[in-house]
Parts: sequence; C-alpha cells; structure tokens
Amino acid sequence: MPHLEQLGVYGEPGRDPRGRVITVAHLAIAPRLPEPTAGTDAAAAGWTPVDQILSGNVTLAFDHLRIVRDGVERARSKLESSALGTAFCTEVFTISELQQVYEAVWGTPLDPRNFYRKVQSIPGFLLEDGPPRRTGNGRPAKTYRSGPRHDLYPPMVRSADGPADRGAE
Amino acid sequence: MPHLEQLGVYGEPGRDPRGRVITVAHLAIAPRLPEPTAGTDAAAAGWTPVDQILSGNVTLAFDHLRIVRDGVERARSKLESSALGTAFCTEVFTISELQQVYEAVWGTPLDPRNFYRKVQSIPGFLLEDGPPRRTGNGRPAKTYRSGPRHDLYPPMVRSADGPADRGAE
DNA sequence: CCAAAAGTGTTGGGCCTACACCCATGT
DNA sequence: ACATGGGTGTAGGCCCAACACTTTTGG
Repeated sequence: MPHLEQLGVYGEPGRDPRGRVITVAHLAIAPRLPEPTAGTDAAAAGWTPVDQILSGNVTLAFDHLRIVRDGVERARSKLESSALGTAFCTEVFTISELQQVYEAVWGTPLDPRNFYRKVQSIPGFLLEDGPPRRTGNGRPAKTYRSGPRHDLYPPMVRSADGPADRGAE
Repeated sequence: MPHLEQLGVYGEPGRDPRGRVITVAHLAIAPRLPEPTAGTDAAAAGWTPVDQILSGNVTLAFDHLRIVRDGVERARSKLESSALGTAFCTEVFTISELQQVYEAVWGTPLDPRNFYRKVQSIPGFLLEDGPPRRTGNGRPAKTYRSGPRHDLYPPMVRSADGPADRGAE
C-alpha cells in the first residue's frame, strides 16, 4: 500500500540564485524501493538516510533542507493517522516488528506493552493471522496482517508512550 | 495578524476541459477585507459566504468546490492551533465575543463555561486588559486583548464542548 | 533454572463534559 | 424581583503512562 501525496509548493523568489524556480514537492512513502539509476533519473541519484541530512552530515542545495524537514514531519504524522506503517513489515508480522517501524520513523523508543494494546485497540487496523506462533527468542508472538482500515481512529500518538513532551513555552 | 498560506496544488488532467491547467490555491485568513473590485481583480469579483457554496446554493466551476472545501477545513483546523480567531474581534474583546468567532467558523455551539476556562488555560493566548468592565446585558465581562502566543498549546479542539463525536466506524 | 520476549492487570493522574451554583448588572 | 450573561466549583468518565506481574519459549 504505497502512498504519494503533494507535499507543497516552494516558490520563494531567490531560493535558487540562478533565477525564479518553482518546486512542487511530493512525498512518497513506500517500502523496499529500488536503487535509483543515475543517467535515467538524473545526472546523479541515490538514497540518503534522513538523519544524515537532518544532522547536517550531508548538505543540500538551496532550500532543500527545509523541504526535507517538511517531508519528514509529514511522514511522521502520517504514521499517526494511517496504517502505512504496516507496509514496512513483511506481509505477516508481529506487533513488535511493527513497533520497530514506528520507533525508526519517530526516532523514539516506545513501551512495548502499551504499544501492544494501542494497536490492538484500533478496530480494523490489524487482523490476526492463523496459528499464534513464531519468533526468535522468548515467547512466540501472535502474528498479524494489515487490516482493512487505512485511516486510524483513534490515531497513534507520538507521545503515546514515554512522557509526553508538551511544547508549551 | 492576517494569515496567508499555501493550500495546495490542483493539477489533475481534465479538471478544466479547455486544457491542462495547474492551480496553486492559497488560503488567506483576515478580518474586515474590502470588497474586491471587478475589472482590476478579475472580470467579476465579490464575496460569497461559504455556506452558500457548501450547501450547493451557489455553484462553482470545475473542481472549485473541492478547493473551497479543502480551504474551509484548513481554516477550521487553523483555529484549533493558532490564535488567529482573535483577529476577528475588535482589539479589546470579551471571551464570549471570541466564542462567537469560533462558533461561526466551526458551525457548532460551544458551552460558554468550558470555553471560558479553555481559552484562559492556554498560556500567552489572552492578555487581561485594564479594568474588568463593559458589556450589553448581564454582568460585565473582563476584557482581553490578543497575547504574544500565536501557536496554541494545548490546542483548542472542536470536540472540546458538546459531546465528542468519534469518527470510528 | 535463568534470560528474554510476549502478553495481562492495575493504578494514579490529567483532561474534559456536563451541570450546579454564585456574581453583577439592566429593567 | 427577575432575567441575562459572566464566572467558579466539582463530579464522573475516559484515556493513558508507568510498572508489577504472569506466560511461554530458548539455552
């Protein structure tokens, strides 16, 4: 269940010193994408982990950092209200595998027990899959596959586990 | 404190039968706007109340209804997280005047007592203004002016008063 | 038996809706 | 006095973070 949406339009005069350029940025969320090919897609092309960009280890041209920041924020909040996260698991998965996806995208550790209940409490989000068994170490986990519901209610919330950090001044 | 933001880009092929047209829609939120002048702004120009449009009493060309719907929804949620509503009051206002703004935009009645506390509980949202006095009928209300805080936390929520209506299936 | 992961129960606090109630004014 | 709106107190409910605890596996 890949996803493509309009992220926004960036048209400030002067964002590109060579002249007036309008960028319509799109956000794609999809698992296991192929390596882009330089020469067909662009002169040079490749994937870069976002933390490389956000931490400043990799520098972007013009206002591209801002665009990336907007995109990452949008992707993070997309996980809250949609079932997109399941696409990054194998077709049948355990709840802790799904949790790893959320932790990776949000960059926060989550309490497994509360996460466990949270996802189960959203009707239509997850479907139990056959015999409850499987795993590496410790007790076998029930297995699930993605359910019919694509828009989550109640939404997952980033502050769901770990102390809420209020943005108050 | 007027507000202008990028609403979105509408570029579906076929949205205008005369050819490929890309619209970059913007949302402006501002009080007491002047009447637009036909001939300078466009061949014909004027204001139309949104309920006229949303109720179908006024028909729009192409996909313009969808754009309006998107814009109204954005404006509504903007009130939740920003102090923009105060701009539609006079510089000094009472809390119930502010409430009327929220009720008009959201199209919902709100409980005055809970609204009263809610707005007061948001730090930096409202500033008390001089002697607590003034009003038409009944007890005089304290007066306020807009505070320094533009992004509200905690946000106002549409379900804040009146029973929450959960969107669960 | 011990470690480790899965899953369950429970408690305490915060926030919110609803509503009873008091306050200050106009008529 | 009484109607009208302003403003305060509070009870019950829901949700959630935190954490104790049980279950089921591998070593």
